[in-house]
Amino acid sequence: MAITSEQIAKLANVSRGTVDRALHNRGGVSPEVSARIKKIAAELGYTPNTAASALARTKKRTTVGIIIPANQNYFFDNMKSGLLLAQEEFSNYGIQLEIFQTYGLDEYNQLKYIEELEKKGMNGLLISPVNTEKIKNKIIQLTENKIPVITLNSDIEKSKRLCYVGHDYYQSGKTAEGMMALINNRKFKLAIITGSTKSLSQSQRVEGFINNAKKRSHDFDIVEICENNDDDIDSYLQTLRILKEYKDLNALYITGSGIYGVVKALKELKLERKICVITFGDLPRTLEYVIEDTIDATICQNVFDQGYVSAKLMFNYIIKNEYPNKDKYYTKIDIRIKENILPNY
Amino acid sequence: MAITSEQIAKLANVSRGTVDRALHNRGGVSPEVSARIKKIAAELGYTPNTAASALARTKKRTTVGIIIPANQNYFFDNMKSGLLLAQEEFSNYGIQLEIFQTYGLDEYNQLKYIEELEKKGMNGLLISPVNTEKIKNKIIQLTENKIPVITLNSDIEKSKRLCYVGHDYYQSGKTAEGMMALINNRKFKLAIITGSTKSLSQSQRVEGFINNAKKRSHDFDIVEICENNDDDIDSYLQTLRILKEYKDLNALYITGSGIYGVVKALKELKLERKICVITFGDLPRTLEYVIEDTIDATICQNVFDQGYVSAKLMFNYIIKNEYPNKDKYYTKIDIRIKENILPNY
DNA sequence: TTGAAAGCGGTACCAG
DNA sequence: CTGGTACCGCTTTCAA
Repeated sequence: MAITSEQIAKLANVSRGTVDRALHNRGGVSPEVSARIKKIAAELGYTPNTAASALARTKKRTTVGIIIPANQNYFFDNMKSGLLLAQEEFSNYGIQLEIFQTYGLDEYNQLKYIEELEKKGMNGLLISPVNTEKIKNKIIQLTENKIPVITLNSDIEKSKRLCYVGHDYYQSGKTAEGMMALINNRKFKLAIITGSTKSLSQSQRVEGFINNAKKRSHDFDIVEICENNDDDIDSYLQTLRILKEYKDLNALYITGSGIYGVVKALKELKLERKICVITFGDLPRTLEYVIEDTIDATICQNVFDQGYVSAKLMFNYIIKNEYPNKDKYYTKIDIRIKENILPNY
Repeated sequence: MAITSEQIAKLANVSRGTVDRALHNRGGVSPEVSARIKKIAAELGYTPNTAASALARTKKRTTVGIIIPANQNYFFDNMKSGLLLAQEEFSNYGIQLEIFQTYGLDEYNQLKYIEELEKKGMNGLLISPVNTEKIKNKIIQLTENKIPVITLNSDIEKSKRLCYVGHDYYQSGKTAEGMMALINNRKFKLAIITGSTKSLSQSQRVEGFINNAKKRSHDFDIVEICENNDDDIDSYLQTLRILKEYKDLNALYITGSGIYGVVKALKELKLERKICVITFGDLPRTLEYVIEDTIDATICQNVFDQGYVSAKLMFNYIIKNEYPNKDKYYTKIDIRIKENILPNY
């Protein structure tokens, strides 16, 4: 039988109420009594019964704010599903999610929503932050006000957030290079098409790719790194130009959006089977291109897990005061080729 | 506020006890009253508070039996970790796991352990069954005695088990072929090394591989399908023989164990960089060979998830009477190459 | 600063 | 077959 607060109370010659107040630092307990209680609890290895505490606090509701982008609907819908699944598993704890979505990375609205949530008295925040000074300071301030923050999918260093849950962009860039090397027998002439060199995540994917190729001494030649602004038309035109200019190109590496544009250009020049194409993400259209053999492999970041894991970490922190045991939680890097694209598990 | 059994009791003019008995089919309720209660509950969309029921049943302990192989320690340790994590998440429900491990697929001991568990009064069974008539009948019998059975990692068709949680061996064979085709530009001459053609899972991997190559019209030539009995020495000798016999071989496909033997033979002939090798599993040694470039890719089956998912399904069934909503739960098929082998998340 | 006690929602036993 | 009731372990309010 597990230890109960009742048992601790008896051993410490106090009431259950006092035990509860002491162990949760709710205040109003004399330091000596508190210390005595904590000591006994530690010795016995006391872990509170979560079912009982959930039940006792049913009237209370705790709100967790969520601020994520809304573009690339499918992507963030997936993340939301993960968040909602975690919420469901914790349904008896009366946790309410307040989800706000901004179009693109929008500092102004992120700040606005954070303040709105603060007024509502949120108990924790999950955010995919824009990496700016203002947001960073806001997160620091929340943390100092005892409101835990977890960054999700994008991070801000030194913002004092509880932890980060997301992708390792650098490593996924390396993985893309590893795949390309396997496919092209360690020798390729390629163009890199990135959304914007200013996007940290995308530039990490480029950097990881290049460093891996160098480190492994692959025989590679990057003819160009071009920006498509994550736009399909831009992407289409640039790809067309590149493909015409470099006749012996044998690979394309796409780090962001604009995949449709790339594919359209490839098909127009009837090169879709000749050029090795590696992309990121598992948007339905991307997967279609993998299935029809236009894209050779796409590297995925388990966005669903990101939502699920981050929400669980937040809930456990708020409810059980359980600290995350890592600073960064990286979700797995999945390689999807034609054969292992499956209906979701 | 969520619906409570109290509210239903009032609406149905009965006591909470009767509501509980009716909704859980515990018997001792007249059909009319039971129907009335169920109707009201359904209309209100009643879902019992799991925290409360966990709390109420703290005294009761429910035992779930687990019977899995013990060979390839690392593999099943991983599965056990998943099982234990699920147990921890349900720790307040007083669930006890009774784990038995058999060496190899051992019908005699599986039966013995099942019977032992029955005597102890287990409430559910998770098993990686040997596919024999006796075990099949035993599972049917358990199910008929209201003891739910979930098959884990290996399945028996028509055994009336609640569901199967595991790997899609056929599809993972296809995935292996897909990778090999990418690496060898859709043209390869290979030998297949399998543990035993009698092992269902391994023969499915072979079948999936071959069918995929045919379907996609790859230019392939299988010089031999040989059995190594999952034994390293056997594996070593056979690989050596094959490599000497077929000088223009460019690929090896290993569906089971004996990977060390294959690698030893390859290294001895200094062919480790020249021949494309695809294996299964993420045993530490296998991953080492991937990292050192001897194995090009290894296909993994997320054994941890198998343990976690199956245990959760079992617990939810026993506690909340929640039926699995699929007959087969396939875990993801992961492709691991040098770059996306990461310390576990 | 502390104790006592009333719940939270469901379960199970006993009495009728 | 049904109602009443005493828990399960923790939280919170009220009173001292």
